[in-house]
Amino acid sequence: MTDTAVRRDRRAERRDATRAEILDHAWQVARERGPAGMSLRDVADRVGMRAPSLYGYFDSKHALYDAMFEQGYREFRDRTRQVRLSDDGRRNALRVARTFFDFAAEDPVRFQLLFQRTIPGFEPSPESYAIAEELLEDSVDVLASAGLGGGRPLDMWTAVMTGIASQHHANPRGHRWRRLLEDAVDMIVATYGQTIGSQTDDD
Amino acid sequence: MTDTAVRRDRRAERRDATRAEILDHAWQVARERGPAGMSLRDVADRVGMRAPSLYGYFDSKHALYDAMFEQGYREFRDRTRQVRLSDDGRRNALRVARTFFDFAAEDPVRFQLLFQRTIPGFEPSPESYAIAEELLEDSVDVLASAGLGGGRPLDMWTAVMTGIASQHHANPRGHRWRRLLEDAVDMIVATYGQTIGSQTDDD
DNA sequence: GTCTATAAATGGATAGAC
DNA sequence: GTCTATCCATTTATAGAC
Repeated sequence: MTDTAVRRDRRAERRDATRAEILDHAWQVARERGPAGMSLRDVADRVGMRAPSLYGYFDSKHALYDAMFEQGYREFRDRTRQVRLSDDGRRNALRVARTFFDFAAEDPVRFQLLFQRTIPGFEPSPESYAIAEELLEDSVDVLASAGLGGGRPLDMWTAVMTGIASQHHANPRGHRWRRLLEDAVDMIVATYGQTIGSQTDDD
Repeated sequence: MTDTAVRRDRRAERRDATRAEILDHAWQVARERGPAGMSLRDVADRVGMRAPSLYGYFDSKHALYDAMFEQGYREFRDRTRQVRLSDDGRRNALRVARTFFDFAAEDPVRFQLLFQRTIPGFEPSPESYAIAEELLEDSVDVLASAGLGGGRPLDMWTAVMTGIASQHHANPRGHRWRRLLEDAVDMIVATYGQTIGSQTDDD
C-alpha cells in the first residue's frame, strides 16, 4: 500500500462537486416539468453548461435518473434511521409513519420517482436498489417492535402508508391525510399486533 | 319537434364507431408504451390511418386522453353499480373493495390514468370528472351501510384501497395483495363502524 | 374523410475542435 | 472539460389537395 489513500485528489473532489451540482438542478427541473418531462438541455442550462457536457458526468439520462433515485432513497433511509426510538412499539411505529409521510409529502416528484416509478423505460440499477432494501430492513425491525412481524402485517403497513401519501398528493388539503396516520397505526396494530405495551401519542 | 329524433343518422353512427375504434387502439398503445408514451402516430397506425386523420375525431391528444379517462370511469362506475348488495354492511364493503381491486389490477395503465394521474399536462374535463364524482356518491352509500359514514372513514377507505392496488402494481405476486382486502375491510370497520350486523365472508 | 407534405419544436446522443 | 456543430429520431399539429 502506498500513501495514495491519504492524499487528496482535488480533481476527483471537483468532479464530485459538479456531479452534485448537476443532480441538484436535475431535481429542480424535474419538479417543474415532471420527472418524465425533464430534459437534459434544461438541466444543462441551469448548471451553466451545454447539454453534451453533462455526458462527462453521467453516461445517459437514465444514469441521471438512477443517481436521483439513489440519492432519494439514501436521504429517506438516513432520515428513517434518525427516528428516536423508545420502548413503546406503537409510538415508534407512529414516528416512522410520520417520517415517511413527511418525506413523501415534501416532494411530489421525488415520491413519484421513488415510490410510483412512472418513468417510461427507467429501472433503478441494482446498486441503487440496494439502498432501498437497506431501508426496508430497518423498517422491519421497528415494526417488529410494535408487534408487527411477518409478511402480511408488513404488506398492510406499506400499502396503507403509500396509500395515504398517494391520496395526499392527489388531493392535498392541509393535514387531512396526515391526520389519518394515528388511526392507521392503531388500526394495524389492533389487527396484527401482539400488544406488548402501548401508551398515549406524541409528535 | 320534428321527426329527426327517430330517424337514424348513419353518418353519426359511423363516426361514433370510428371514435370507439380509435379509443380501443389508444388503450392498446398506452398499455404497451405507457400512458405518457402513447403517440398519435402509433395509434393511427393500428387504426389503419395516418396521424392527421385522427384530428377529424379528436381535437387534440389531450382530448383523446380525456375520452379514455371518461370511458375508464364510466366502466368503473357501471361495474360498481352491478355489485350485488345484501343487508350485511361488511359483506357489501368487501364486495365493493374487491370490485375496485380487480378493476385496478386488470389494467395498470388505466389505473395510472384514472387514479394516479401522472400524465404531464393532462387534467380531465369537468364532464369527465363528473362521472368520477357519480361513482364516489355511490360508494358513499354502500360504505354508509357498513357503518362507515363521514369524511374520515371515507378518506381512510380510499387511501387503503388505492394503496393496496398501487402496491399490487409495484410488486404483483399472485394474490398477495388481494388477500389483504378482507383484513383491510375488517380493520376499517372495526375502527370506524358502528357495527350493525356482520357475518362470515363470501366470494 | 383521408391523404401528403410540412411546419415547428424538442429530444438524446456523438464527433471532434480547442 | 467544455464547447460547437450536427445527427437523427420523434412528436403534435396544420394546410390544402383529392
